[in-house]
Amino acid sequence: MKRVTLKEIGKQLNLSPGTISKALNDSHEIGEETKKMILAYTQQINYIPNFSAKSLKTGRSNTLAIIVPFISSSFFFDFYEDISLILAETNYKLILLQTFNDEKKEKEALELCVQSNIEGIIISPVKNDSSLPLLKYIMDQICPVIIFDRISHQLETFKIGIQNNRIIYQATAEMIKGGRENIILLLCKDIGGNTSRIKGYKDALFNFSIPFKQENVVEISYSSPKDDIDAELESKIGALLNSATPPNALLSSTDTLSLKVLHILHKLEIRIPEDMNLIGFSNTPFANSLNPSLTTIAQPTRLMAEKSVELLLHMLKKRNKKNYFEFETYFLDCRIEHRKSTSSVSAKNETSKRTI
Amino acid sequence: MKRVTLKEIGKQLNLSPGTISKALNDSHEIGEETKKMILAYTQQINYIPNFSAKSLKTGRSNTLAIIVPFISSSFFFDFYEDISLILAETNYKLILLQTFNDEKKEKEALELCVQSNIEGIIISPVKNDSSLPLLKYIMDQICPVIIFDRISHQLETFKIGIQNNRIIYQATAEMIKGGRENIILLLCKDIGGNTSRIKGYKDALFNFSIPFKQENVVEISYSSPKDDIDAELESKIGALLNSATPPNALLSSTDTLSLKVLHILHKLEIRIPEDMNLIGFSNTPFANSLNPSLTTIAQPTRLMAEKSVELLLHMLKKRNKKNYFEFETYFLDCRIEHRKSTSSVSAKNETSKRTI
DNA sequence: CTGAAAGCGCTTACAG
DNA sequence: CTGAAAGCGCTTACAG
Repeated sequence: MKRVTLKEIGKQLNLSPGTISKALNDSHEIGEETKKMILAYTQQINYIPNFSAKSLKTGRSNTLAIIVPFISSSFFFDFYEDISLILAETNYKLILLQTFNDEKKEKEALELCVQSNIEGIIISPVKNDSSLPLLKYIMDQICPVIIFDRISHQLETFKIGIQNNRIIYQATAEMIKGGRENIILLLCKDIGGNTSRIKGYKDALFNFSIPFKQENVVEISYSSPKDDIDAELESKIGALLNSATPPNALLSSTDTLSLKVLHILHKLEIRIPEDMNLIGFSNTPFANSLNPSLTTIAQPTRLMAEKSVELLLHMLKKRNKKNYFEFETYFLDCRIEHRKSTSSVSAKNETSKRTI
Repeated sequence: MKRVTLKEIGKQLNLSPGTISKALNDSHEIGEETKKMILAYTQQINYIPNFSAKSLKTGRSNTLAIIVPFISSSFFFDFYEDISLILAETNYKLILLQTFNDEKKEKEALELCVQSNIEGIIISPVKNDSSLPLLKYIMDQICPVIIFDRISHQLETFKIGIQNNRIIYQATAEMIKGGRENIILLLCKDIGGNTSRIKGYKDALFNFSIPFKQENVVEISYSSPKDDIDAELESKIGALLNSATPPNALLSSTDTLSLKVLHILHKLEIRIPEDMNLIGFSNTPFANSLNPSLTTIAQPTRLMAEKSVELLLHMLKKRNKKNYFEFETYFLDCRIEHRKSTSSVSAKNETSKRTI
């Protein structure tokens, strides 16, 4: 017994395959009676169409792709979930692809999209210029592309992200106002947004007349949250803590680093928030359950997802007049959610610090 | 400019499309010289084949599917990641589908697999008998199916899971030995493994001559970790805590519930582990960073993933002699990872308890 | 309102 | 070693 095809259904019902096809696609060419009859039969035998044939014929797949560095990062995960939920309301299916911050994997992922007749792509690219020719080709020939989060990528299209410098400025300034002037900025190496983040950090220091110390910017290189960077992180943080002027605050730019640093500070018996104030980046869903609960910079993930889908669907609707778009970059606002890792217990320290 | 096809490449190189196809598939029929020349040309123009055409012709897709209730649960997430990593070493691609514990969505997911010429399915089904006829049809006509985690499903195939009753017995017994006899068992409602879990719980109580109290088995109904069950959970746990004999231990059967209950116990100002010992189920990766660090029942996720892929590939190799398999169910061992939520601070309580 | 026929872009048995 | 041709299962312009 083989899978049933339109041809066989036609034979059973004494109709042509074309008629069955039209009926199943609810074509106005087919009579209501015939439609009902055909539908009843196909449901009874649980007819399941062959996507490859349909896709080959129509050149469409009804599928969008989301490409992220790694899904195990909570920001990308939340974003993916939001996109899934939004698309569940539409006819589009969604496939998830990971690049692991590897340009080669990114290229493979994009080629897979082309091979599979994907109709739209939402991507957070590996680097500012990664896969640029391929992305241009895809935009030109295949389907629209939206860039999110790592919006310093050079492709000309709609982009959705946040103003890293602004929110990092705000977080840094808050810590300074709380009496914490010796602040570690913890970054994942080689990420597009870092320049902007460092700028926000430096600007805040400058505005409060605090000298910038290069060694306080700690960059850790990893391509997946599962990478074993614990030892490197511990030694770098440890060295700073053992210096003549140990830092008393830390601003972590990714969830992965926040969790690891939390664990390491516990190990080193650094008290939080007393010895060290801590702010994490993006919204760890369990920030409340951490030890101590973690103050975070919450990204507007849901809004970003909504805007991404909206723009992608917008481009899909006008897919025939590609060159008429005025591409824009959207910056969405973050906000700081205060929890115990930056508790105002530090008020005491504030005065003491100021006298030093 | 359209996407380039084998036909056009053939025209460019004065060869037939068939020859190009054979060369790209490294057929022995084609001369080495010709192969090299063709490969050089297709790489230069970055030829990307059309999967739909290939899949339609061959009936294959080189793609496996993993179907889980929801990916936002850390056990399913870890399992998915492990499967991804293992398959990255093979030629198979992987698609992820979620059912949200909804039989209708499960049916849709399975139908999508059939439509897409998926070559193998690894599924944790919604219920013991969900999609049974469709799954049987798929096993019979389409591709092999492996069941994991929720292995009480009725489909006859290879299954990989854990012995819920045994590990719950062990965790319950440990708590009792630590002087905690009034133990809440927290379950996600309508999950196949619950019967087995409750059995392990009851057996442990029985062996230590502790009467079973039905009200201590708390079942919460949710279909996604994002469902808002906080109020229900808080009221149920709160009621037990306000009773004449408040529980002093809690065994949570899912990560989702562990995190929520941790948050709720903080709110209710219950001290952990002093007032309440806590054991979570499956391996929350950040168990160490929680407040307090959480003792967990760690599932052998990686092993389960490896065994699942191994069995699936085994069935794929012998796909022509379907009926010769001797299906087995594999039970992998869990272990308890002790952290502070069950700290031996309770030793004091132990004696006091025993005198009551 | 229904059908016959062409064709989407591949692969592959077959012929030479 | 290379090519001609059929065909996978759909959809759709066209004819009637």
